[in-house]
Amino acid sequence: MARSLNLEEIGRRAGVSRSTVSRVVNGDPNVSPKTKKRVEAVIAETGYRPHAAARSLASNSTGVLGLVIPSAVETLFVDPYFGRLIYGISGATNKVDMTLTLFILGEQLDEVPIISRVVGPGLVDGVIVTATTMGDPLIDHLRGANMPFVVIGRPDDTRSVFSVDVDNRGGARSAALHLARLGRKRMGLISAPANTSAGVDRREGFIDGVNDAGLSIDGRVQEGDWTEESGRKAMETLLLDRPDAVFAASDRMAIGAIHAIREAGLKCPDDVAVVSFDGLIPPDQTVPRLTAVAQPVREVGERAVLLLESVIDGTVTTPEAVIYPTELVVRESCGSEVAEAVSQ
Amino acid sequence: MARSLNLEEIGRRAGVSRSTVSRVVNGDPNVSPKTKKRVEAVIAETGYRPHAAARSLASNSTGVLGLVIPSAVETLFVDPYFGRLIYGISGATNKVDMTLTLFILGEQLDEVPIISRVVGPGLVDGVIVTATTMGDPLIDHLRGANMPFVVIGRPDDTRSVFSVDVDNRGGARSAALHLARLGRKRMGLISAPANTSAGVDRREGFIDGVNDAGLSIDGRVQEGDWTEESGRKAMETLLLDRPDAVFAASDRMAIGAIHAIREAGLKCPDDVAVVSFDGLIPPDQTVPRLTAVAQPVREVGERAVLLLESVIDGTVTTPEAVIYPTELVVRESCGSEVAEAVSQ
DNA sequence: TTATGGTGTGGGAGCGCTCCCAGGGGGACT
DNA sequence: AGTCCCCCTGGGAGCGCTCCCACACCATAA
Repeated sequence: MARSLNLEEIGRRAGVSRSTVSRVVNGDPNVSPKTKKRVEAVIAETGYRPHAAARSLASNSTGVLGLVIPSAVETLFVDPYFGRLIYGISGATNKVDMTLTLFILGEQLDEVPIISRVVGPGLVDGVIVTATTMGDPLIDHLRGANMPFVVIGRPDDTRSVFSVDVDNRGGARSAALHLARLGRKRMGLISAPANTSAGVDRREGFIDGVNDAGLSIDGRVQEGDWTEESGRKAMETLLLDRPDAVFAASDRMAIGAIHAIREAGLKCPDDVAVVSFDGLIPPDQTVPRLTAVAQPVREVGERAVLLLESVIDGTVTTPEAVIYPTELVVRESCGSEVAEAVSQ
Repeated sequence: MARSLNLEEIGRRAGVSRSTVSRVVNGDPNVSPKTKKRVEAVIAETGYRPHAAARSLASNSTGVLGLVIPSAVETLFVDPYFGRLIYGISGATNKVDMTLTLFILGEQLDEVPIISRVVGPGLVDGVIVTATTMGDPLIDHLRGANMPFVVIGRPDDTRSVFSVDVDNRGGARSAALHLARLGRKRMGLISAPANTSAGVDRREGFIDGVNDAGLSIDGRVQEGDWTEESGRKAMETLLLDRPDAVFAASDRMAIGAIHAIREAGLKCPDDVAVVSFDGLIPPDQTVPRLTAVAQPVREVGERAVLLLESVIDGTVTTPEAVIYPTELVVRESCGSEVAEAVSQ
């Protein structure tokens, strides 16, 4: 117990050198089966485990990926999105035999020292950044520190940054076209914060769709902050304009909107049809069941990890923007008579 | 750019030694103000950041805490509990100037290599373990590897393990007494998995309360798996027994129960009163507003971090079990005529 | 003057690993 | 028997930091 358990010590006990033990630990094929067996026996009986920091220092790579979520107020965590995303990323990270470190940047004041840890050498090999607002200085810090990173979402400059996103614009547009096809004429929009790319893209996509259908949004737009309560408030305001359909940029805001519709003595979907974005709420959890533009959160997370890995090991050098398609999952809240089966 | 930016190099540029730069970086007071200013200038202009792995290796401490969530199936993440917990722990970790690493153990098969990383030296200084099932081998692994750890929940052996928990038993008991006080006679229970300490404690506490009120549970117990859907199923079965009140061991299961009650053509709270455990759902999100035994998730997370820190630096050596009180927050779902204001 | 002690600074040693080069010892071929 | 080569093994060097000891320097007191 006095002697610390390291490669040298394992080697001593197995009658081989430090180097040979290292080769066994790292699966180097150039070790005779007999030696390998002997070393493995010693490792098993001593419970030896390589020292991660020493390994990082010598190999100049840590085996750790960072996930940075800036400016996440607690309310953000009420949204199922982040739980799913973290779960997906964590699973993918484990799969490639790496470790995930979480950086949740709370208030502005805390940010500087945390960022300093993130971008400093020897802690993580690269980071995934999500939920950034537009013009976020974090991106510049990462670039300045030469830290490999992948953005989940649409970065300000797609050509210089690796990113994975979903087709927010197309998905929102399809929601508008679907509602138009169902005969709705006075559509309203509950948008997400305009300083996020998802907020902008979903707003623009929806309005595009409305216009493409030969209709007009006529100012029926209210901005929410992703929360259910904001969705309710937004809907209350929109109701003054007597819309016959509304698209909410997130599930939670859609749920709030449905509450507001009901409280106003109206019915969803009969009086006001509702379509949401995300598709993360289990269908039976709302009445009526929610029609949603579903996004593949898990796939996005996994792809981000894989992409980041390629960036780190230099396999991929030219910035690329991966865009995942969304899928309109039709249920009852949009007023469609035919609710399709939900896949996945 | 060719020369790597390390202490030696900063020292060279500032005309001092490696040691002096190290002292400046670490805030050692034994540096003359003049020297300190000069070194800081060089650090600022070069953007130097200490190498985390080298520091860990030399100092034998990493500044990283691990959060281990074993056997977490994706459904677990639908529960707001984990998001809140992670948020609380992350905030506390940042506050003590440490970094948080997340280990989410997916399927059984993956566990071994991940645990190996967790308990190996040089990656984390200590870990917080949560959501363990009873008899979880993870605890033994940690003990065997001499890795400092704190359990969130009630460990199998309280006397040998540091832990932070909430008063599940007392909270559940107070729910029963409250319902009895309101005149309910035929109470039912939707319990949580019996292989978790929270599941057991909430069940036993509730049944104790029922008995203490001079009533009997008469077998009206159904086990759920934390999910809303399982709460609904459990309630459907319980309704065959015509209960006039039910206690659900989590918010989500309570929501499922309310759905089942409504679908059976009954009213909550008039026909069946509902009380839940957790208190994490925003009040206005359910109809009727949910009466809940609220637990201080954030405080628990923060305390766990602080306790773990003391264990790591040796300030605390005798295992202790910190128990946080719960608070019964009365709203409409229990059928109380007086709904108290919600605090916090 | 010399002794004493605090202050500021430099550099050796070492943390446990990886990387790389050197070299011994066979087997297969000429 | 000799040559070549490949397989396996050992050990030096070094990653960037912390820890500790040594020591120069100056102020103060005997």
